[in-house]
Amino acid sequence: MKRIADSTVRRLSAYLRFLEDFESRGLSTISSDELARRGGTTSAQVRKDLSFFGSFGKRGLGYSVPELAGRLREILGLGKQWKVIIIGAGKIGAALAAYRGFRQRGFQILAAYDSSSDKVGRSLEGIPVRDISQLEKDVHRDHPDIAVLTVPSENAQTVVDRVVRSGIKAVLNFAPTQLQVPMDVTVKTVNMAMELEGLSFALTNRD
Amino acid sequence: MKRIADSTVRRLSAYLRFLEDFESRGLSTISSDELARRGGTTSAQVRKDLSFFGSFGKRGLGYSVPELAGRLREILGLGKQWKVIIIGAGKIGAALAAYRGFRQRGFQILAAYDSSSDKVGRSLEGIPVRDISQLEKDVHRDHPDIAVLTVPSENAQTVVDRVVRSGIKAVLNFAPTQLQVPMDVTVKTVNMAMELEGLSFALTNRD
DNA sequence: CTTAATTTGTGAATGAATTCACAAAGCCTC
DNA sequence: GAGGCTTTGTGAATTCATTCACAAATTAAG
Repeated sequence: MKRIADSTVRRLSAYLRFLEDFESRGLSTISSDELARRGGTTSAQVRKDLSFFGSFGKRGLGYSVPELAGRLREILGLGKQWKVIIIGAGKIGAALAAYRGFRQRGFQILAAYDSSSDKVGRSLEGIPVRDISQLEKDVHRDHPDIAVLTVPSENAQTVVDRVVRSGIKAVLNFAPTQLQVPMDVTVKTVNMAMELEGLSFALTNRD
Repeated sequence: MKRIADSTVRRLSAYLRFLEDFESRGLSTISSDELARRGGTTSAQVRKDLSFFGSFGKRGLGYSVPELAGRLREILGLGKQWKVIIIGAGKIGAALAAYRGFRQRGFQILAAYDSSSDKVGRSLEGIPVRDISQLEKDVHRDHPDIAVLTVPSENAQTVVDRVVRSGIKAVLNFAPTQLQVPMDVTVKTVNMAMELEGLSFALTNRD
């Protein structure tokens, strides 16, 4: 299959959200133009994005909301339950453990890991906090698909190395640092510092 | 000035982080090639990114670490102290209030806002939690530059409308929703659901 | 001072993503 | 079932971003 751009996948994700909204309001069809308006893009962009995966619409009518939603879930791999572990049980780790968006989309949080003895053994929103030393053993047993990293920057590379060695192929990184991983591992980084600096730049360089 | 791409600004932000690391280790010069290696890009990309703003290097030698760091801070607008308010004092709001990265980069958190009476009046890591009804009055008095939104999706558009009407021109949005704002307002959205779906897609569509 | 070795800065070339534009297909009304 | 109205799907055109490639500048060594 032709390589799909990251930006395309992000938009598909956004379209799915709008479709679910439409679905809950009982609407049965939607045009690329309406979808575009909601997503801040153009109708040609919507159609092009979808065309990479097939043709799901009816000319003159638009797309069936439930059908397109289903197709998008399939494309994005949301049919399956993905198993997630959180590494780092600090404030951000705790906020993520409580985040309902995970479960809603079929991401099941198995456990959180930390090295601090006053966190290990307790629970975070019903999720057990285990000692980081158990990581490899647990991964071997439970085969989580995704590791979420909420550890300090200075430990992030060391931790991701362990995660990769244990066989996990997808990482969501919250440390404001660039991680080096093998090609077959996918890392997405959420970098708040970078976003803030983007705002600072925008505020500074306005016309 | 020529419009600068978002991706360029993000890279500048990354370069600054590496430079600060180099600076703390006492190194005085760096080449575009070293900077590129650390940032997972190419030396031509580094030089092109910088060339939009001037020429800061010395041929045959490279860049002075402190000088380039200073220039980048200036370009990114990090000389100034930006005033920030957080709207939504839930788990994510609390985690952000505690996040040291804000202060380190000169982002000063003035206050948090919430509508729930059991949060209002208390404090979050030393930051006062005020009633959302005071928002407009406070903005009028304190002139915050940036609003960070950590409210539920269903309220996000209503809240951002109030924020925009009160005169704030920069918003960091944590709600997994697309916000509509006037052209002179900059919004950056951090969407964890979208990142997770990107990972799900990558895991599903591997070769 | 001359030659070899670096490394920047930048036009030109290439590659990637978005937008245009229009034929083809379906619905609706009379 | 003909004509008008919509809306998709997609090559072609365009715009935007990255990479190439090399002259110009600087250092270092003899």
